[in-house]
Amino acid sequence: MINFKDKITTLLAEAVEDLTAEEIRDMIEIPVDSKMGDYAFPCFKLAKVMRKAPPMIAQGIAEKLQGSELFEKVENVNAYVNMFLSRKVFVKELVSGVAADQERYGSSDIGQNRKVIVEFSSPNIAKPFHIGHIRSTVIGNAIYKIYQFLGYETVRINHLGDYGTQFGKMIVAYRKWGNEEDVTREPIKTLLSYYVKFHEEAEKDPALENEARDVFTRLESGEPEETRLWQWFRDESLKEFNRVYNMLGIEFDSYAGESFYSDKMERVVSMLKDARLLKDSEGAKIVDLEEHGMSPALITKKDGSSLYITRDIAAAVYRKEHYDFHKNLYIVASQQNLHFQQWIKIIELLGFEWAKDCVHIPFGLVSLEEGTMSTRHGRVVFLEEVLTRAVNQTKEIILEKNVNTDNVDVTAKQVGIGAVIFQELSNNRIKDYVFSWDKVLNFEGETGPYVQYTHARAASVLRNGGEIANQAIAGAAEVNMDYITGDSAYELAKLIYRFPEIVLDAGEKYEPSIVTRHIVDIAQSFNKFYHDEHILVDKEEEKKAKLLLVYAAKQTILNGLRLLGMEAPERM
RNA sequence: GCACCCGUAGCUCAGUUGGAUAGAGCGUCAGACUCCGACUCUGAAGGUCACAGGUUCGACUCCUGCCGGGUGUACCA
Repeated sequence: MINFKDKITTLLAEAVEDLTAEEIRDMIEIPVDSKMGDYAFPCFKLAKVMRKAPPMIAQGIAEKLQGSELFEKVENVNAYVNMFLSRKVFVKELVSGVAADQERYGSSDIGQNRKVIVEFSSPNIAKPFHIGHIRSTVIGNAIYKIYQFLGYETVRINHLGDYGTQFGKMIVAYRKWGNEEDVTREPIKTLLSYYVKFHEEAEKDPALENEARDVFTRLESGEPEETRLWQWFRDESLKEFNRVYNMLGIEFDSYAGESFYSDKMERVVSMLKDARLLKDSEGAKIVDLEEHGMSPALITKKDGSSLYITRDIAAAVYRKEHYDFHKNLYIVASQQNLHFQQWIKIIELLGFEWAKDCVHIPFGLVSLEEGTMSTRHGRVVFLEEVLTRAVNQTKEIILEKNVNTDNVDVTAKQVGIGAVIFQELSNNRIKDYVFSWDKVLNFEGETGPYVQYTHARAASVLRNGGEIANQAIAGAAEVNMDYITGDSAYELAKLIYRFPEIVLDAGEKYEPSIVTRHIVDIAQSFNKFYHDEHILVDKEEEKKAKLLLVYAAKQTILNGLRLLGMEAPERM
C-alpha cells in the first residue's frame, strides 16, 4: 500500500530545499477540519530560513505541488499548504491494501522478532481477584497483543505475589484458627478471612507480627512444613485466578512469581556488596540513593530476610540472562513509581546498560464510591462478579430486543465481557477512576457494545451482499472504486487508512486507549456513511465498490478489537 | 515537609508532541424506522482549557509561580 505521507514528504522535500526530509515529515499535519485538506504543511518556520513571508512561501510550494497526479488540489490558506489527495487514487489504494492484508491489516514487522517481556496482572496469592486487578490484567494483555502485532516476540509473565511476610501471617493464622476443609471448599475467601483475623488479633497482640516474620524466614530457608502449606495455598489460589483469566480469554507464558526468585537473591546482595553499593543502616542493608534524589532502598531487613525490591532486581537480572530481552515491560500501578525508579537506578548503578530497557508502565488508581478499596475491611468489588453481571445484563438485553444471534450465551459473554474490557481501555491509563456499577453496565455511547454492534452491522450488510461481496473482496484490485465520492465514505476511508500508524503510536506510548478511541471513530464514521448512502444498490459495479469499503471498515474494527483482547461477533 | 501524577462543557473524557474556529460520549431539548440491523443516526444548547505571569509569528500543549485533588516517602507488596 502506498504510504501517502512518505510520498508527500518526498514531494515537499523537492519543493523545499532548506529542510531535510526528516524535518519536513515531522511538520506535516492532518488538518482539524477536512475542508482544509487531507494533509497540511505550515510554512511559518520557513520564514526565517527563506527570508520571505510565510504565505508567499506556502503559495510557492503549492504551485510546485500542483502538477502531481497524487492531488486533486493544492492551495495556500493562511500560510498553510493544504493538500487534497485524489480521492479515487486514495480509496482504491486503501481497500486493496486492506483486502490483501486482512487480519494482518495494521500489523508490522518493525519488531524484527526482538524479544519483549510483558509483566502484567500479578495478583497476590490468597487474596481475592478484585476490580483493582483488572487494570494491569487488561492493559497488559492489550500491550502484549499490540507488540506481537508489531512483529516482536513476546513473553507474558504473571509475576505472582506469592511470597513475603504476608505468607508468614497466613500460616500463623491458619495454625491458630484454620482448618483444612474450609480452605479446600472455598480457598480464597477462607484464606482472606484468616488474613483479616490475623490483623485484628495483631492489634491486640503485637507479638503476632514477629511470629509471622519468623515463619516467613523459615519458609524462605526452605523448612518443609511451611513450604508445604505455602504450596497448597498457592495451588488453590491459582485455580480461582484461572477461572477469571478464562473468562477474559487471557493466557500467560510464565507464572514465575516472587517465590521463583527466592534462591536468586543472595547473588543480588553479593553483587551489590561487590559494587560497594550496600550500606548498613539501623541493622538493615540499604542502597543510599540520596544523590539521585530518592529515599534509600531497603535490600534486606534486620532479620536478614528479603524485600520486594530485592526480588525485582533478582528477577530483572534473571530475565536478562534467561531471555536476553530487547524490552522488559512492567504493567504496574502508579503507586509503585518510586519503587521502580529505585530498582532501575540500582540496576544502572550496577553497571548494566540494559537498565534503560526496563520500563515501568504505570496506571491510575481504582477506588470505590465509599473510598479506597481495602480487602481487609471488606471494601472490595470482585472482578468475577463484575464480569458475571455484565454478561447477565447483556443476555437480558439480547432477549428483550429479540436479537438475531447464533447462540445467546456465547454472544452475551462476548459482548458483556467485551464491554468491561473496552471501558477499561477507553481512557488514558494514568487516569484514576471511581468504580461504578452504572458505568460499567452502561452500553450506550462510546462503548464496547457500540463498536461490536457496528461490526455486526457491517457483517450483516456483507452477508446481504452475498456472492457479490465475496467477489469484490477476492478481486479487490480490480474493483472500480470511482463510485466512492461522498464525504462520509471518504472520511471513513481516511480513518481506516490511519489504523496502522495508530497501532504503532499505541505501541510506542504503551497506550492501548489510542486503539480504542480510533476504532470508536471508525465505528462512528461507518454508521454515518451507512445512513448517508445506500450500499446495496442495483448497479453491480457501484455495489461492489461500496461493499469493499464496508469490508475494509469491518476488518479494521475487528483487528482493533482483537488487539484489545475482545471478540467481535458476526451477529449480536 | 519533599518527590511524582492529575485539573479541558453539568458529568465521563479526547486533543495528532507548539499551529487554523478547543472536540466526542452521557445527560437536556428538538427530530429520523413502508428503506441494507434504531445497541443506530441528525440538529440545538453547553467553554475565562483551575488561576497568574513568561517564552514567540502562534500556547490546552513549553517555563516559573500559585490553588485544588491523588499517590509515594525504611524493614508490607
